Amino acid sequence: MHHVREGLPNPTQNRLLAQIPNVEWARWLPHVEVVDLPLGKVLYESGARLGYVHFPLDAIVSILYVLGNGASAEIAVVGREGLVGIALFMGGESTTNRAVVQSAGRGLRLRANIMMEEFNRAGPVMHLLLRYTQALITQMSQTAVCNRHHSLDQQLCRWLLLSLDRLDSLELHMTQELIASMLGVRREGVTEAAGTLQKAGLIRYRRGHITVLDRRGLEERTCECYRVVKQEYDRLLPPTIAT
Amino acid sequence: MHHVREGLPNPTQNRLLAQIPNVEWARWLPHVEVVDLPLGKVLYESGARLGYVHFPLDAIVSILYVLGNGASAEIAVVGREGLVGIALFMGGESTTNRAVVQSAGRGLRLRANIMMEEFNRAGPVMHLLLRYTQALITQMSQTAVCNRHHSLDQQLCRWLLLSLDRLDSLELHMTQELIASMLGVRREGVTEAAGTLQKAGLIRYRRGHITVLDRRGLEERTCECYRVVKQEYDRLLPPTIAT
DNA sequence: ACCTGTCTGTGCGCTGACGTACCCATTGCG
DNA sequence: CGCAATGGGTACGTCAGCGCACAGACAGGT
Repeated sequence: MHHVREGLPNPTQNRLLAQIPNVEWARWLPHVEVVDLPLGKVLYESGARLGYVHFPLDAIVSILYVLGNGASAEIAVVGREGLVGIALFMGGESTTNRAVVQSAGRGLRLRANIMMEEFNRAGPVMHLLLRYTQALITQMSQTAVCNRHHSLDQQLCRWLLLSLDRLDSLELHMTQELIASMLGVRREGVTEAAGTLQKAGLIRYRRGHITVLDRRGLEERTCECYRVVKQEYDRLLPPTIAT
Repeated sequence: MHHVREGLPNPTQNRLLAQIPNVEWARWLPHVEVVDLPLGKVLYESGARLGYVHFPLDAIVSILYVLGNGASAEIAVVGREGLVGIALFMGGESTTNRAVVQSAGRGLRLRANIMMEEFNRAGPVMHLLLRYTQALITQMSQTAVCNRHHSLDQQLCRWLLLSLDRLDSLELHMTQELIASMLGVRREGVTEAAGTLQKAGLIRYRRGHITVLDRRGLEERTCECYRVVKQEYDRLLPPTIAT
């Protein structure tokens, strides 16, 4: 039950790993494991010491905060552009949030101590990770603002786009219930918003499957938050491949 | 007009600086300036390259995000427990947000290149700064959640407490207008919420001056967000003095 | 002492999202 | 094949916060 798969870990599927110099990568390779990340799997729990960092390949992970009364809200999304578990090298060893797989797929994982060792070399890898953290911070701030000022419709668009960017297909499987808990809103609210989008011909909905029909349309309908965050990711972590 | 004051910079007023080893501090000293931070002063602008980092002594600085339509929201507060300008060493050199002085006072500032030099030594100072960043991240996430789920009343309490923690007095001078723009709500909303608190005997209000009468009462009325963040700050940056 | 500009209090009507309750459709399993 | 279980649609009333508009109230300068 380790969800560990055989096969050659392919770092280029993850935008961060793709930028790690070969020397470093060679050092990691013996310690890297490919793992299955099924829907709902918790990568770390609030307050728990982190054992691994995960680099999603085609999975998407939600960073959620769960309140005392059970209500929750997503504060960031991590997919193939990033890594789950920054608290490790930031020095806290734990966070007040929780990481849950939101779209099943695979990822690479690395033991905490190996990651720390690498980080503490204070070389290019460290700077890459810090730049990524900076991008993540931008995403979190933007989420805060978006929660305050934008309508559910716009936030749903933004959320769909965030997911889309981290997948290869135009189809997500996602129940409205799940989306609602990510966005921290009622399920009925999502039903309504999704209904609107469907009527507008932007998406098609079928019991747990959303197909995006008009990506451009979603981009027009969403708030500036999506664009701002995306630009910042591109600025901080240029999608070009380094060696 | 440099707002530079003479006098010996006293690092122990700032919780971060207080933890910096003497050797490092000696290295900085020639470059440290004491500056006045008047209400409304912008320490950095969205997208601008950072020239300095600031360590507030008794001033409070708001990290704000301003939307295209002019609406804004505070995503974090920095006072004597921290530093303004983390984007510098995180590698971005700029951020999508803005730092504005929310409560006048003084601070120490350090040129960007000196800060970078120190950070790149990858010693205890770097780790301290990263731990601080981690605490700041917690604050930002919590803000996101709070914006989603909690009432204006609760948020106002939280905001007052955050300010209180960063001051020595029980009196803030702050117009409701200003508070509203920080919280990203209407001014009238603040009037109402503040009125409630005043009727409950928790604060007293007088044209730009708020006096907190019952701190305990505020703590009882606010949401868990305040406590969570405070605990995380204490965990990551223990208030004890290092040498 | 005035007067002007800055703060604060109040009163609308409006709307987006909430809580609750209930029903229908689909799907997968036995 | 049929029956749960799960996912999605609809329909209330309620309420917090918005936008707008205006009135009083308190400075602080000249």
